[in-house]
Amino acid sequence: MVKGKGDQARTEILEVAKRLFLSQGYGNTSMRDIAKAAGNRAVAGIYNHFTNKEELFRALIEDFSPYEELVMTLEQTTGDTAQEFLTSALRSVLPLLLKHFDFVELAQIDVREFQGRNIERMAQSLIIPRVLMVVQRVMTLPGIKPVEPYVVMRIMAGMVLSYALTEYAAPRMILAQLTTEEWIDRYVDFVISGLTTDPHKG
Amino acid sequence: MVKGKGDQARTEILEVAKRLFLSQGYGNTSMRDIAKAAGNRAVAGIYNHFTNKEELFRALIEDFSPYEELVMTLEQTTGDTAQEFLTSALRSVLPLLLKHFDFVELAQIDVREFQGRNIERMAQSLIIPRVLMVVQRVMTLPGIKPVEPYVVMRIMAGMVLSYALTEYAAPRMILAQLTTEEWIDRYVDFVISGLTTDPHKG
DNA sequence: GTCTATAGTTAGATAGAC
DNA sequence: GTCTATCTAACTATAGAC
Repeated sequence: MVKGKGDQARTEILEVAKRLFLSQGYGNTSMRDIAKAAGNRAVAGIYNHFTNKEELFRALIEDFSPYEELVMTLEQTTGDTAQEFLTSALRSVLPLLLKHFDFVELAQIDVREFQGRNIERMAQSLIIPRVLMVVQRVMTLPGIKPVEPYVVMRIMAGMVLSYALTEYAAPRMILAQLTTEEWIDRYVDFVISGLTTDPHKG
Repeated sequence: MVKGKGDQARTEILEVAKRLFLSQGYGNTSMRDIAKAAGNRAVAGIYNHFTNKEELFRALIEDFSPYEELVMTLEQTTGDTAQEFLTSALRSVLPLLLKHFDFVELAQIDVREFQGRNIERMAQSLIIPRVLMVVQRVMTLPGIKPVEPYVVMRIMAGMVLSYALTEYAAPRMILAQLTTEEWIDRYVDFVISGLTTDPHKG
């Protein structure tokens, strides 16, 4: 997807569509709504850029996916021990996911409206293979537990996802008594050593 | 919500609506679809039981919520140490959430279509207060780390949620090379002691 | 590539007989 | 409380002038 110069309209339509889909839901947002909110355009104009509503959503998923930034950040993470690596990885990835939480929400829509087809394709071909390579590297570091690589991958993916979901989706349920940095510290500590202390020590 | 005897139709409508909402999406499921799939009923019949489509969904959330079973299970969990308590809690709660994953999906729809209004109300009044009581109890057990109670709550809630989401939503992305019991063992171990080993030991 | 106008369909919801 | 029939409004998508 190389960005040309003539697609200013396309970009505006996508931005508006994303905003409306996320705030009102996919089904509650009509092509009229989008056209109207995107500079009072004619509905027909949208169809010059996207063949139909579903294709518009597909383009949204592809254009706004932060997967390259996320995967590259992971790949560039270093550390001499598992502790160092995991700390460094979480400190860079967790804020990234918050920054791109829009995309997490788009992914949820994809799951509910299109059975996750678009997300699954992207994950299978572009994300999982590269993440697995990183995990393989982590498994060679001193300090990592002797568990299966895909266990590390699932748990880490789940941690990151649940951090983002609970940060955004439940802001008023649990009072946010800590700053973002403090929360990340707690998550880092948890991933490294769990919720309990060694009983033989104290 | 005491179940009377005359609401057989109501129950059938709810079951069908749930199935269609989850498989096709809320917006893609019409009242006609529901009426047809529920024994070829007339559309008007649905409106004898629910004032409109949104109320039908609200009833779905309330009737199918497994919150009582979940919270009671948590409340009845015991353990002399934090390790024992967390192990026991996860071993009972994780399978429960898989069993009621339908409801997790309904909650996702609520978030996307109704800004999570119905779920939030239920969580605030019926779930969080009782869960916090349980967490307070856990904080008195030997072996628990000296962290804030709401940190424990958020992390545990996130773990359980991400376990369910990755179990159901990503079944073909990560090959399921372990049995359910083996996966739960990995999660228990992770929650108790994290992903790394103490470097001072070896 | 953008507009006006509209085709063609389907949606949520209701009226009124039984 | 269930049916048939229907209203009204909204939807996606397109035709055709400019």
